[in-house]
Amino acid sequence: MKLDTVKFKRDTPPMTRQNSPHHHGDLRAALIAAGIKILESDGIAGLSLRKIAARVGVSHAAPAHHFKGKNALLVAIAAQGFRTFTALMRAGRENASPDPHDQLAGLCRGYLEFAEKHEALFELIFSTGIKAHADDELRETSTQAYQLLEDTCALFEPSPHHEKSNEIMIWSLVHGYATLRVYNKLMSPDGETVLPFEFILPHLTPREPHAADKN
Amino acid sequence: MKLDTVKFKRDTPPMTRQNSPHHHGDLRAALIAAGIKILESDGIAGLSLRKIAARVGVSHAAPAHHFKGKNALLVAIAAQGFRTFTALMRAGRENASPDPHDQLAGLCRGYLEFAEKHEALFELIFSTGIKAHADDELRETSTQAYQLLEDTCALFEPSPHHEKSNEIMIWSLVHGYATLRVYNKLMSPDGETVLPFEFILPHLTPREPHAADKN
DNA sequence: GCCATATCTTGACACTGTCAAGTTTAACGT
DNA sequence: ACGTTAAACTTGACAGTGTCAAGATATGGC
Repeated sequence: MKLDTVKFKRDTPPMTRQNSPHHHGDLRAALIAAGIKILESDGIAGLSLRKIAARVGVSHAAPAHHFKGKNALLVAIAAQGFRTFTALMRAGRENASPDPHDQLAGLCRGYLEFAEKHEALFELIFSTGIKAHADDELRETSTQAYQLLEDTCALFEPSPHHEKSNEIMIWSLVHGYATLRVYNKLMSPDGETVLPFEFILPHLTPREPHAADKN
Repeated sequence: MKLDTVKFKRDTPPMTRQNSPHHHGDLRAALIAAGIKILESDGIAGLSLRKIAARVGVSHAAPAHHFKGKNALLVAIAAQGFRTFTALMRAGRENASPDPHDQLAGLCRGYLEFAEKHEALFELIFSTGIKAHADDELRETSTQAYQLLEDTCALFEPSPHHEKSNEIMIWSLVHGYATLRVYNKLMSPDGETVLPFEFILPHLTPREPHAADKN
C-alpha cells in the first residue's frame, strides 16, 4: 500500500495550516496525537513514522524537525501515556472511600483500567528502548506516576523488613497482574476477575492518623 | 552496512553443510540458535531475518523454507526461551531446602535469574505479537513453565478467597518485580536487592503433608 | 523591505520482510 | 543404475521502513 501518494488526505481539516505547504501550526502535538491513535488501532508493531506523518498530512521527513528520531517520538508518546496513566490511577483513588484499603484498591483499579483500555500504550511505556532516565519529560511524568503510588502506600505502616517494601510489593503485584492479564500468558484464558490484592491487602495495617492525612 | 555481501562468513565451520550451496543440514535449529545469540547481543530491536540468515551463512530467503514468516521464527525462539526459563526455575528450586518457603523462594530466584541473564529473551516471551495459544510448541513450553509454578504453590494451603489465589499472587509478584527490575522503571535505580517475597512469603502457610509429597 | 531561520518537501540511501522464479541437491520408485 | 520428483537453497524484485542531505517556502526580527 502506497502511503506517500495520498499525502494530503488528513483526518482533520487543515485549520492550523493556512493554505500553505509549510508551517503546519502545531505539528509536534499533532504527531503525538496521531501516533497514539495509530498505536491504539494498529498496535505497537504497526506504528511507523511515515504512517504518522501521512495521517497528519505532512511529508515523511517532517517529523525529523520536531523529534530527533523515531525513538524520540516514541518517548514523547510514552510521556503522554504516563500522564493518562497517572490520571486513571488518581481517578480510581478519588472514587474510593477514604479507607486506606479502599484507596489502594481504587488506585490499583485505575492501574488495571489503563492496562486494559490502552494496551499498546501500556506496553510502550514499560518497554525497553524507552529509557525513563534519558528524557526529562519522560522522567518527570513517570516519577509522578510512582509518586502517586508511593503516597498511597504511605497510608500504611511500613514493613519492618524494608522501608520501601510496601511500594515495591504493591507495584510488583499490580504490574505483574496487569501484564499477565493483558498478554494473557500462562493464566487461564477464561477471563478470571479475581484480584490478587484482595488477598494481600488485609495484611497491610493502616497507619495511625497522627497527623492531618487528608491528601 | 551491507550484510548480504558477506554471506558465507558463518561463525561455525560448515560441518553440516558438506561443500554444497544447498542443504545446510539442520538449518532450522541453526536459525533458532543464531537468533538467540543475536537477540542476546543486539536486543529485540536489532533482530532481523536477514541478519540471522547471514550469521548462519545462508541467503536471506532461506529461512522462509523453515518458518512461515519472521513471527514464526520468533515463536520458535520464544519456545526455546520458555525451556531455559523453566530449567532455571527448576534449578533454583532444586538448590533449595525441602522447606516449602525455601522451595518457592528458590523458584523465584530462578525466575529473576532468567529475567536478568536473558533480558531480551524475557521481553520476547512476554510480548504481544507472540500469542502463546497460537502455536503448539509454544503453548506446550509455556504451559510447562506455569505448571512448575503451580506445583510449587501447591505446597501451601490455598487461599480461602480463591483456589488459584496463591498462584496468581506469586506469579504476579515475581513477574512484576522482574519486569520492573529489568526495565528499571519507576524504581530507584540504585539497584535495590530487597525481594518483595521475603515480605510476602511468611503469610503463606505450608500445607499439611497428608500424602507422600516428595516431588 | 530584507534576510536569517525555522518549517516543510523532495529525493536518495541502506535495511527490512516477503514473494516469485530459478538452480542445485537428495530421495525414491522402477 | 537411472530418471523423475520434491525439497533446500539462491537470486532478484518489490513495497515499506528510518534517516540523511539538499532544496523550497514562509515567518519573524531588523
